[in-house]
Amino acid sequence: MAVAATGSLVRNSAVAAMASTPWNVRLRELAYQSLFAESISLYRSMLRSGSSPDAFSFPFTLKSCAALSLPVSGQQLHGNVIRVGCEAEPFVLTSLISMYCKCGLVEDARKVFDENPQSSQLRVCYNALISGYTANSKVSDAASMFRRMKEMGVNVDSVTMLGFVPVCSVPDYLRLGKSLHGQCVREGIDSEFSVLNSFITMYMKCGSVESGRRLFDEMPVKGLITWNAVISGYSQNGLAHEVLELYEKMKSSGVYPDPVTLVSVLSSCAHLGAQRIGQEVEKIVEANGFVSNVFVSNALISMYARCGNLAKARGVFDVIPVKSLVSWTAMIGCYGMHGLVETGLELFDDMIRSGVRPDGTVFVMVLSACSHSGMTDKGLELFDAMKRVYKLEPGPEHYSCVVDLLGRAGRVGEAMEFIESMPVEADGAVWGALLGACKIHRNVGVAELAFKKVIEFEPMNVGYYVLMSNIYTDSRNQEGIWRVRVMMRERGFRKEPGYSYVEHEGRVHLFLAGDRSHEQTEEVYRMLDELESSVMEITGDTDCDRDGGEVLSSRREHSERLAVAFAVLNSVPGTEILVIKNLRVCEDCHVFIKMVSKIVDRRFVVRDASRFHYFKDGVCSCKDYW
DNA sequence: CTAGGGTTAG
Repeated sequence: MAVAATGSLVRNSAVAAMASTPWNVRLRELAYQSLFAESISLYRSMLRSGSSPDAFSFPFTLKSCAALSLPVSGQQLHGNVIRVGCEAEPFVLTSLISMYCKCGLVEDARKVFDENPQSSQLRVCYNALISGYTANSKVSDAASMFRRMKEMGVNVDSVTMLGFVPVCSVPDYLRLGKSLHGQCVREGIDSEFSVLNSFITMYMKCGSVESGRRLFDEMPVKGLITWNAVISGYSQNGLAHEVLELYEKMKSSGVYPDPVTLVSVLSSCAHLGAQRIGQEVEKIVEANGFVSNVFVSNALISMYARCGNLAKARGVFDVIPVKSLVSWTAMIGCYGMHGLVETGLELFDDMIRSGVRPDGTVFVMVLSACSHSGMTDKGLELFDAMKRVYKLEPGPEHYSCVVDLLGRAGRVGEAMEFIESMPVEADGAVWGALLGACKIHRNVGVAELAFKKVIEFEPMNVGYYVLMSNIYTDSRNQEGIWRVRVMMRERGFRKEPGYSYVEHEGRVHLFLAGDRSHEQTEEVYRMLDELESSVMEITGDTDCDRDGGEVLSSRREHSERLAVAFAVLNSVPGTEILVIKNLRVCEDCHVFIKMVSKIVDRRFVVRDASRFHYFKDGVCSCKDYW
């Protein structure tokens, strides 16, 4: 074949001529504009009109099949490629390999590579196959191709790196990633912007935030994508404050944010409860026409939901023209988070009716909403439907939801039977859910078993030690408390203070236990004094001094209490008082908040790690352990 | 062949 002999499309005048035929010009245009479905139907009309495709028609059409993940159309095209006899053309070869990879058929891609002897000489073919292995998380295959291309004397370039580096984005392969980084520095391909950006992402995804940051700091010129890599890396690692800080730095260094930046910033606002900052981001979104970006909309939903503004979250959701599965998930989760399970379940039905196939994540939202609202049987029914109707394989996160579902309902025995009957081995979350149930239902015996198991899986998770210690406290088991304390000391836990946040006038105010650094410290402590003496007055004549032992201790330095005092101090009359607290579970502060809500004549809202608790007159609207 | 993105219980 004349085309194959030259080995390059551009240098071959015959192929160059192909590029300018009307069909091919149009095919290329459509592919560039991401109009993939249109490009495939154009290819079909071309065949119908009697024109035959050539080495220039295939790559663009194959690219469309890859983008839409249409393996059947791709295979048909492969057949046509063979009929026309241009399978040796590099451009066609790489498009075929890439198409099969993007459809998840890596073995077929490999066959194309192996059946064409010239591929082992062509860098682009190695690049296509390596990035395909990476995308399908076939680490060892990607690595062996990488080795093979070096053995064959084919030079590695930056595109090879871009295809290979992301395979190391899991902690297990960080070592490999580091050696690649070293290799790039030695071979001088590290000067390439894109390669460095991909290394930043790799470090961040492995949780090696410091390494990613160091690389970022060392880069003399930082582009938009460089900033985004480090900002989204911080966001994915839960460093929300740092995200906001970097976002400010980015703007002041003259780089303007794009939708990718704003998505991470919004997500961080959601975690911090920073509604005002989130609203400013929304203004930027509107001013720049990013509203049509579904990633941005989904992040906005989650931001408003987690800031307590359900109406706005729903407003954003309603105007998304084509809702993605993630949009539905975020909105359903939002109702669950606010205790409106029925609305959430209705929305779930709407989603099914609109033809969106549920995934494991939506089921996590729905199941956890059911368990928090005491809809045990509904939850179990949904778990069953998940397997039987939707053919989804439950993961450990679903099993732990079911244990939570049964456990919260007081069906601790059934929960244990369920764990024994699980087809997969229980993990930390499963035992943790059982431990949580024991806390609610004061089951010390099962708690000790669950605790023993849970710390095998997660020995460094302080939360479980605190939980076990609280269970012993409830049963007045002084020896148990002491035992847990010794374990904590042996494992070297420092008494890390939990912190609470309150957003006020566009600023997030962070409080640590015993904190005196806040500019309103004096007023906050004065308010705390006032609240506490009012609380003490009512504790005498209420039912809170019963078996639950709901008596306030004098550990008044806790972050929740400081945050509550600050929120009451600065709250605007007529509005809800919102306090966001962090993970740390403190019984004493629960009691305090309950009591304060009796004094304050407004709705008092507390957001813990994942949901909202609405208090009025000392009663919480949800059926949770509050 | 090609660097950065949304949802997720305890």
